[in-house]
Amino acid sequence: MPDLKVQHVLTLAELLSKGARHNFVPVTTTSLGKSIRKSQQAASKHLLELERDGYIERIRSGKKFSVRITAKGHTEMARISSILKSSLESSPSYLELKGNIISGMGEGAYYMSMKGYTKQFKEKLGYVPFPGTLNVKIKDKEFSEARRSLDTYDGIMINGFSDGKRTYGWVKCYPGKINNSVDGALITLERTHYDDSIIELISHTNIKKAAKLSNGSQISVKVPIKSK
Amino acid sequence: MPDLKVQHVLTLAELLSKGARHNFVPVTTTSLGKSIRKSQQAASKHLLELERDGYIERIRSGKKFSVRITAKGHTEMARISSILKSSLESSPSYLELKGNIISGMGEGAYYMSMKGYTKQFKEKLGYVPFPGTLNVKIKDKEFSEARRSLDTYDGIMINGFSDGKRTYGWVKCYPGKINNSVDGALITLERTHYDDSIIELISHTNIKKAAKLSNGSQISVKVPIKSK
DNA sequence: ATTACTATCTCACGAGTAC
DNA sequence: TGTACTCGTGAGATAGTAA
Repeated sequence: MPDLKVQHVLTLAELLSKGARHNFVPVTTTSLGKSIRKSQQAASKHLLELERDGYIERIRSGKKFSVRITAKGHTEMARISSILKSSLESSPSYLELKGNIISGMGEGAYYMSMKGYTKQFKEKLGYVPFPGTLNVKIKDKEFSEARRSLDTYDGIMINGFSDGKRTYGWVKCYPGKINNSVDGALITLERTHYDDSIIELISHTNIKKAAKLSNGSQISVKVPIKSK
Repeated sequence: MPDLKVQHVLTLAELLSKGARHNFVPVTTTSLGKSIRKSQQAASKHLLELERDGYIERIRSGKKFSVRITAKGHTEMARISSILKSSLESSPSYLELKGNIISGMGEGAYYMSMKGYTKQFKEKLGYVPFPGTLNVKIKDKEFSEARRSLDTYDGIMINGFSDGKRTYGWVKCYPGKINNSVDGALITLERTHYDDSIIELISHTNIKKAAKLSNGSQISVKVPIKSK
């Protein structure tokens, strides 16, 4: 039994939307050709083959044909439609980044504990992060590319501030799951001393201890994406 | 801007279901080829062209590639999926038959008024039909074909009975709308003196009067179908 | 093991046309 | 008007193979 050819799918869809599921509908090869943006000849051949393979039935009245879609044709269309639909729906709505823990600069603890930040963290994230950030080195290109595309997604914005002496840049937080277990957030900084190959993670707990990690350990973060 | 080629749709669907919407996923042309039931070379070409036309992005790491679907690719897939979906959903769920009124045999009135029938009509249809049936001559092949396919659908069964002298056959009713206005039913008889080119209609009212029809008038019946 | 080139083949499409 | 031949062209697919 020959499979429904891909190029016939749109033709069948066109017939379907003309109501050819239960009733015979009059269709000329010329009009059908126009609908599927192909020639009259192509439409004719499509109908011929669809009929041969049992996806449609035709009845001639004079020179014209009326076409009806068979149960087989309908089933096949439903199958393909559901394949597409499920492939669209099954796409996970998170961005995953993987890398290895590196020791941080030690500065993280100092900055993250500043009142100008902690107040906002509490307000917008719901918790004050454990002092210090976990620094992760991204090795694979695909993940640093993913890191870059994060910028196009909305995160939680922690505004910069000034303490009179100097100003501190904003911090953008992308809440996510670390190693599939610990809740935390990936943060990007307005003023970072790192390049794109290093990401920083925060959490309300000590991630290293909570997930039993040490320097060099592989780590994964999954950041949920609002699928648009 | 080149359109997404039909033969690339399933390839894109495959990538999508591998989770390539947001993340780069490692894909070899061999495995992809198997998934889409094409050769390794075909898969390679698909990726090449999908990349060229901006539907996917690829990142090389060593000999392997990781693939991600672009927003454009996702949009395009959603478009096609919705075309298919809507064509499947928009199919009307009725069977339409058209023909012209012919004068009946006059017998209809007699049979339809028999208690063995009327009792069941009242019970199963909710009303006792106006005495006599309206006979409609089907001219076009497509409608007599439709009439034939009615047999495969479930109708309301009015059982046959015996009055001691003789037996009367069953009547199968397919409730429907006559000329888009009058509720009635198309009936098929176990013992009919007509061939498939004549259908009989009943209603709780006098259809001819209600729809202002006379012999020869064109008439249409729409019988709702349980879409399976 | 990979990807993707070059050949070759098949088949989808459209032009022309018969009926 | 209609459908559907034949035929030429060129995509799309595969085999073989290079890298």
